[in-house]
Parts: sequence; C-alpha cells; structure tokens
Amino acid sequence: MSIRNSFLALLASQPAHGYGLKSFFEESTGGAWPLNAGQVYTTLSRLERDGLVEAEGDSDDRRSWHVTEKGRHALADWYDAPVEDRSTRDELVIKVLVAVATGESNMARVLQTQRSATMQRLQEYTRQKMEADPRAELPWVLMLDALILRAEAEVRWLELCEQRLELQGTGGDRC
Amino acid sequence: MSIRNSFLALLASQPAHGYGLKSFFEESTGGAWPLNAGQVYTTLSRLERDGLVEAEGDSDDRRSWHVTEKGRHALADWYDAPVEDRSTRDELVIKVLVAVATGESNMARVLQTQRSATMQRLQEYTRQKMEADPRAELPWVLMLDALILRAEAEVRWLELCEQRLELQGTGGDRC
DNA sequence: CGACACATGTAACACGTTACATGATTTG
DNA sequence: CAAATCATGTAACGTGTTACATGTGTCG
Repeated sequence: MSIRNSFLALLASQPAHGYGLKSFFEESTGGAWPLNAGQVYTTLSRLERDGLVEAEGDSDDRRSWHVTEKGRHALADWYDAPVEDRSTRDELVIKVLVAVATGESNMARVLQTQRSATMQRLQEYTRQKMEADPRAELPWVLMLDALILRAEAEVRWLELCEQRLELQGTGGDRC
Repeated sequence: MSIRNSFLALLASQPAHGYGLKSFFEESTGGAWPLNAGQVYTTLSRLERDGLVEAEGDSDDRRSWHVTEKGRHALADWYDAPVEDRSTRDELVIKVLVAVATGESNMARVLQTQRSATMQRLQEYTRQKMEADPRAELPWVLMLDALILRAEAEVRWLELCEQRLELQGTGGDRC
C-alpha cells in the first residue's frame, strides 16, 4: 500500500500529473525507492478504479489528478492507524528459522554470510550519513537513520541466533 | 520468495505432501506465519511449473513431493546469497517520509501513534519471551528475539525523527 | 543533431492472500 | 454423532515489478 497511499498523500496536498507523482515519490524516499514509470500509471488506474482519485483534464497529454473525498478518508485512515508488524514475514528471519527447523548443516555459514553482508551495508550507510547534509537532504538522512538502526538490529539478532544455537562465530569478520 | 524457498528447504531434507509442508512451515515460524491451506498448493504448482519440485504419486489423495536437482541448486543459491535490504520499502518509513515531504500537519501525532503501538507490542513480546521455554519452543523464541530487536529499532528511529523534525514528544506514553 | 528529461500508457508477471468447495479420518 | 484435524484443490484478487512502445520538449 506504500505507493498507493503516498500518491494519495501528495494529491491531497496538491493536484499533480503522473510524472510529478513519480518525482515526488522518489524525492520523498531520498531516491531509495526508484519507480518504474509504468508503475505510476498502473497505481493511478487502481486508485481511480477504487474512487480515491479523479483525473481533471481528459486531455491525452498531461492529465491532472486530484484526490476525492473518499480518497481523503482513506489517507486519514492510513495516518491514523499504526503500521502493522511485518517482521514475522521477513525473509531473513524465515530463512534462518527454516534452516534451523530442517537442521541445515551450513547453519553457521548462513549466519556469518548474512552478518558480513549486513555489517558491510552498515559501514556504507554510516559513511553516507557522514557525507549527507541533514538540512538539504532530510529524506535521505531519515532513510539512512532507518537503514542503520535496522541493520544494527539485524546484526544483533544474528549474533543472538549464534548464541542460542551455540555456534561459535569465527569473529574474523567482526570489523 | 519466503514460502517458496521454505518449501524447497523442507523437501530437500525430506519428501512431504502439501499438508505436511503447511504444518512444517507454521512450526518453523513458531506459529507467527499461519498459512491458508490453499496457498500451499498454489505455491507448489509454481514450484512444479519452474521445475524445482516434482510430485511422486499421481494419486489424488496424498501426493508426495520431492525436490529436483534444479530445486537443490535454487535452495543453495538462497542460502548462499545474503538477503537484500528491504528496509527502503518499509511501509512505516515511507509513511513518515511522505508525511514529512507533504508537510503533513499531524506529523507529531502520526509519530506518537506509531511509537505507542510499537512500544505496546514490545511489552507484549517481552512478556511472551519470559513465558517461553527456549528449549521446547526455539523457533518461537528466535522469532520473538527478532520481533523485539526490530521493535526497539523502530522506537529509536521514531524518536530520532522527532528530534530531527524538532518535535517535542509528550513523553506521556514512554512507559 | 543527439542526449536527456518530461510524459503516458499496456501487457504480462511475481508472490502472497482469501474465499470457496470438497472429502477422508480421527477423536471426544 | 459431532467436531477437529487431515488433505487437496480452484478462482480471483492485491500490490509491486518489469519490459516494451510511444511521443514531446529542451539544452548543449
């Protein structure tokens, strides 16, 4: 629902045409979620189908979209309700749990591979955060904050898994 | 790909029929990801279509599935490659960033609503973790670890957002 | 002129999800 | 006997994603 509702949010603040929504969405996410141009229009079609947005000019060239009253309600609902916990569907968690459940022989390697990758990402995010200007690139900085905190949590979880499974990490990739 | 690959993982450790896969998957995830029965068979059809699994008995009653050589490769690929970072698509992150980008007036409320909800979850997870037996319910305990670490990271991020946006949290829902 | 941003759209697909229909077997 | 569990499947749908086709305007 992220793209859908994001479009709703922009259109509630001001009408826009498809391409504008694309730019807005990508800027909002600090460029971390690039959209395929086509996706903009499939998403708009679905919003229109559900009566949440309407097109202003029927012209072929630049259709201007605006939110309906129903759309405003849907947006308010989005903002009002806290996002549900989707961690139970997280691919990494599932992968590790399934590996445990099947008695996967390379358990230790799976955990270490992931930990290395996540720590490398962590370094890269941290580097980028130092280079970023919080005033000029607020979305990107907020995104980096999220990315970093998530990655840290992931590393901690992987270490916890190693402990609980009584696996000895090599420690070689710790820094 | 989680369900798909989880099925592959079980079938690589031993052949099974559809219902068995369902039970296995739900036990592996500590019951945190319940499957609709139908989903098992749609997933198996897709795996079969892609040549990753095959059905043993053509009987109507209890078809036994096993993994193919190609399926074993696919599984190895899954285990070998670290899971990509999907945090950039996280609904909460997007929601907050979009709210910031549109100058949403109720920014503070959105953040606080979410923080309250997440902290409540956190409490509930912590309570359940205390009640759980790590030896008898390892999957569920590992899942709870993940849930807790994620929730903690989420709370920290929300607080960081408040700071960066120079919003004063009420602090009333801190405990 | 050529590259790039602007601008719109269709068709097809991926995975996950639900509702629904059906029946056998086990257990209280 | 009734309820729960075991067991299989289909049809339809949701969001997100890609590949593809098409064309205008602008700037170096």
